[in-house]
Amino acid sequence: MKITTRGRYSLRLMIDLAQHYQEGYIALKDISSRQDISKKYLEQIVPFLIRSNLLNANKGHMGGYQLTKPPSQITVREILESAEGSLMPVSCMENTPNLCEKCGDCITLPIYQGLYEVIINYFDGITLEDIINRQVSGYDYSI
Amino acid sequence: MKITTRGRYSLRLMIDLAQHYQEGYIALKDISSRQDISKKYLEQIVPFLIRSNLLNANKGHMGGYQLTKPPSQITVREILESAEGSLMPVSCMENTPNLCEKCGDCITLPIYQGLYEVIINYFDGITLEDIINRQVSGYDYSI
DNA sequence: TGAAAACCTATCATTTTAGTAGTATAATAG
DNA sequence: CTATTATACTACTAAAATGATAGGTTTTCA
Repeated sequence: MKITTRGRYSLRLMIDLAQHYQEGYIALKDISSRQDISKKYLEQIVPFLIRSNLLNANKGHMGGYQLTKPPSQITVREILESAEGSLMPVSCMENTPNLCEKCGDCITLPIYQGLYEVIINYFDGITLEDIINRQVSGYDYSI
Repeated sequence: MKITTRGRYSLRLMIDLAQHYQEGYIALKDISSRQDISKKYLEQIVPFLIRSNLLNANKGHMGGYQLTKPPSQITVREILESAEGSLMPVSCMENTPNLCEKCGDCITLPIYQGLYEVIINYFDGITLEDIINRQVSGYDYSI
């Protein structure tokens, strides 16, 4: 039940880009130094966020990355789902329909489905804008 | 963000014991065949549950395992926390106080703390009795 | 045309996960 | 008192995931 480094780094990368939204394309080099994350590792993370249409990329001189939408329209759910593949707590839930032949009788599956709902509901409620604003307001999530 | 096999098997083992509560000590052999989980693997899981005081063990002939408390007093949180070590979504939260020197300024930590609250709150609300009763009632968790 | 940036692919060490196997120890029935 | 049944303990292993590093290619723009 741990969020992987890929998920955590993706979130920090996206927050960094949100903090520099409106400044045009931001180079990975800058994010890397600000966030103290290996640029090479960030390079591997970025394609996931691009595939999910959360980032635009620009090659060449003065290139870099930019959010595709304003920070108020990007949720933590989108970011983590894109980086982690899915937020489902058990892998049998990842196939629709569920391929496990026992899934109809499974006594534990509904527990995991309920957990998934709770997690998704929580992450859906937090946008990049919320995160940046909280720095000032000190508002606490989930209370 | 996946629950490990150890956690999932622990839950099934505990549910099985709850279903046979009041029948005295239940041998791992029986749980193994009912749940179709390797007995040898269950043997390795059981010590975690014993350490957390969720199970009593009895050696020798007619021995086996038994819940230490009635199913209504054992929550999914206790079981999974015992099997998984902790349910905290990032490992820096596992030390009290947090040893990360940046934790005071960390912009993402409150998000993970909120997630933890949400998860704990959900699992605290489900007992083994609830799970068994749901088989009959069809009640859905978390709605 | 050259510098700066993203893009792509391969490799690797470490850790975790999931499981097998064998032996030791304890308790009870007969 | 001994055979049986069960837990307890320890070691080992294969496979996968994780977290990274490294090097070369392509694109863009000044």
